[in-house]
Amino acid sequence: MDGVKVVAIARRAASYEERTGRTREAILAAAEQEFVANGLSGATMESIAKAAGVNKALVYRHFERKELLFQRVLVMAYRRLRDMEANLEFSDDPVAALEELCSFTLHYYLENPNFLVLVGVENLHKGENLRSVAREELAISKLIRVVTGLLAKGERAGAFRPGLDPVDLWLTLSSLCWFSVAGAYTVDITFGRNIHQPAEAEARLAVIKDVIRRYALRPERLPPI
Amino acid sequence: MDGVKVVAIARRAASYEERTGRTREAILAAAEQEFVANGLSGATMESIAKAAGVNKALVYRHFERKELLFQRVLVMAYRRLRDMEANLEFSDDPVAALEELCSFTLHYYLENPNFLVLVGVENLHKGENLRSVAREELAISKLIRVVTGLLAKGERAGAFRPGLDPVDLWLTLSSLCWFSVAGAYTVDITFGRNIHQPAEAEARLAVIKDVIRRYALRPERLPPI
Amino acid sequence: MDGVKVVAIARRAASYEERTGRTREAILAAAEQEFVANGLSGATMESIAKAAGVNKALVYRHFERKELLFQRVLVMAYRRLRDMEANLEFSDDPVAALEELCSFTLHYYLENPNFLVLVGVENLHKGENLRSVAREELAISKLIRVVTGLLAKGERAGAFRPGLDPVDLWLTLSSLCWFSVAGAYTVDITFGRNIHQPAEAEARLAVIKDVIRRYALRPERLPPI
Amino acid sequence: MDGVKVVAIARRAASYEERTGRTREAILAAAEQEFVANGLSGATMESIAKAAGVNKALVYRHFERKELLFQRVLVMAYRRLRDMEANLEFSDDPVAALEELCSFTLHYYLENPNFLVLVGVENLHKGENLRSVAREELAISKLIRVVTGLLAKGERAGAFRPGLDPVDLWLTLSSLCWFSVAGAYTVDITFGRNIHQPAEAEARLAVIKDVIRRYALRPERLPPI
DNA sequence: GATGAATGAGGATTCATTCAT
DNA sequence: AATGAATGAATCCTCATTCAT
Repeated sequence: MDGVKVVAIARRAASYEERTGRTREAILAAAEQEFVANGLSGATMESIAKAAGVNKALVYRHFERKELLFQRVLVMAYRRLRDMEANLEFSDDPVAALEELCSFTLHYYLENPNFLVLVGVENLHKGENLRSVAREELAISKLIRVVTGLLAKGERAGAFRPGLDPVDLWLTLSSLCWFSVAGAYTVDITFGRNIHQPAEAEARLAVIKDVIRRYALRPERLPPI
Repeated sequence: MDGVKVVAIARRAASYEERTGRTREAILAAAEQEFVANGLSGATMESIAKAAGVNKALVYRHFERKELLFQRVLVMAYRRLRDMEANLEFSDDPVAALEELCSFTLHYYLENPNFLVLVGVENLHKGENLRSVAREELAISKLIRVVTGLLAKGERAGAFRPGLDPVDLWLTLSSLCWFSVAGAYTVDITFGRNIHQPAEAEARLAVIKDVIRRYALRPERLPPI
Repeated sequence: MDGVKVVAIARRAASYEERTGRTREAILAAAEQEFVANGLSGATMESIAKAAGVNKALVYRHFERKELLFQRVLVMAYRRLRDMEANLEFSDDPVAALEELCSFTLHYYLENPNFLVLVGVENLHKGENLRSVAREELAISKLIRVVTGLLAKGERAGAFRPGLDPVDLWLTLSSLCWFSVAGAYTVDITFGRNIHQPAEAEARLAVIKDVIRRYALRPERLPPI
Repeated sequence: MDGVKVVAIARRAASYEERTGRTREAILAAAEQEFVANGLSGATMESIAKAAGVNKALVYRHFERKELLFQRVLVMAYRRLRDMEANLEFSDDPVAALEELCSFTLHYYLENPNFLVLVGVENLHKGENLRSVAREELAISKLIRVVTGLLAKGERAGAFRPGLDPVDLWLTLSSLCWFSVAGAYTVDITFGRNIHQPAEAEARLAVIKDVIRRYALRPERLPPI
């Protein structure tokens, strides 16, 4: 709706390839902002073009249709997160590491609502736009590898219950962080808890860590009561 | 997409008041379907009117603006769920009761995606439409009372950890069920888990129950390992 | 291209039906002019609306799509001609009557190029728009009846060759008039004959009459040489 | 509609001049197909370029504007036909020869609808594009010479009426063939006669020959009745 | 000569909303 | 209360044409 001129900087470049690449980036960046701010149908190609500092027709030349542009934006958002996850540096202690993953995830969602919004929009559209994307593009395997490693290490250390499924654990952890942020507005209105206030965020994170720890740890490792 | 004629039945009725009431209901019912199927901007006043079997202008007469119509639909959806929750009949055993609440919630979400979609849409719109609704209309207190009761009973019975916060517990439980359903499409695409298949739903429910139980129960009540 | 405000007069009428009818007429009249002046793709819904003195969206309300609007215009043009043909008053002498039909047809085409242009456009579009029109709407039978009557009368009078097929004759006559007008521009450029000059038109009409007479009459009725 | 890659063959050739010439031909050939298939406004420079296997900008380099390209295509089509006509080999018998001209013309139109379509389009545009073309480019004189020769021969042989005007005769003959093909679609729809079916084409040709013969021959040479 | 990138203007269609009856 | 007609502002997308390399 307001159309900040995002990346228009740095065009007028050298080779064709370079120029094309920069234009593409500018459009993608602008599109992400517009989609996040206004949703798939709310964002207009006009505003995206303007925000990217290019012509409307050029957006079409590069992305053919609005949905395909959305798809590219979505894929970008996925990759960005998956790449960060793959490069996280965890503590040696597996319990601490698990809590660090909780913390990272909640904070990432809080600071990058784009990801949540884009994925939320996509779910409202029943996954139509994501379905045609090659699985590898989403780099999901990187994430699985990280979680699997974490669980194995904790299990070997005798801290975690054996046989935990990494996908189950991830979905659990992710659900807790996800809803805290994606449902923030209705939760605030109905329960009076506003996670966008730092104190509230930390309180919620503490609960999430607690839930996850109690789920992953052998009971005898938990403090009584 | 094509506008099933929802409730058009049963207009042309008795007293003025009654007639008006029925028209209102018909519009609300039609609007809910359209909003859920196509989102806030996707649903059109035209299609809503057609589905309700009435004239477009009449929809305006009853609800003034599209957003207000959406708001009423949303409030309706909230109340419907809260009313059901308030009337749930739980087992005497508090642990079983807690699991029943998990089961009810997941299944309700699965069978009434309308609620999730509407609330999801509302969150994407940052709660703009819900904010002006009186808190009582959402009947949130009924839900809190139920959860509080459950926790108190479990604590008295020595099963639950003392001092559990009902809102924390509810947000945890709700997050797990919510994301399982609201994120169904992207989860299916990325992790290959499709919760719309019954077996998958039951498997996920088992994990959710487990997470909640381990969070609520005193550790010493948990089976070792 | 120039957008004369065609019929915008005389709206603001009494009953719904009357108002609707007038709007419809105004749009159809404007559309005909625009389609004739600019072709199917050349005419824009915007210019049509403006010429009709109404809003663009209203054109859609009444005719749904540009092609359907074109179809209605085309059908109107057909009916108008067929109705005139059905009401022609011919001389008693069948030979004179036949020549009168030639004369009427050529002059009608000359004075109503709209018909030619519309049908020409439709043929360039391979008849797509006309195909779905009910045969009766085109009132072709009226024309056939007229030609059949003419031939029968001439045959009974011993003037025309027996067994002439009315459709064959009509297609012949129509071809001659048609091409004279529809091909006017290229014929003028290539052969230097401009049928839009009255003298040229009469000269061409004389040839057409001659061709038709020689085709229809028994040879022995023709003047030697 | 989708742009078959027409002549892209045989570029990357010998001398500059030769290469240029071939590119030109490729573009012209592609343009003809596109114009015929989609009309002047329906054909796009993009699709033409793609069909020719070249870059859009190159089309502009060679033809400056869409209309000029259309003009060149049109001229090409004229010349092609005129050249064929100039080289026809007729029977010695002038009556047979005249019928052969009818047959050739109808079949040429049937098999080369391009010519009809292009000229039809041009007439809808009131000859704007053709007007600036030098008369000789259209080689019309060749055709006149052929028809004049035919008539002179028939007249000398005592078969044809004296004083027939070659242009009149040609316009008559051409009208009959023209309309049969150019009006094919609407004629099919309104009269149920589809000239694209071979039997129908032959029947129509017989009528055309009959019309022309009766117009050209001395009456006493016609069979009674 | 040949290419890919970029533009500005326009065009069909849709939609929330208001008006007249 | 209820209806059908009418509107103005968008919105997606296309296209002829020009520019830079």
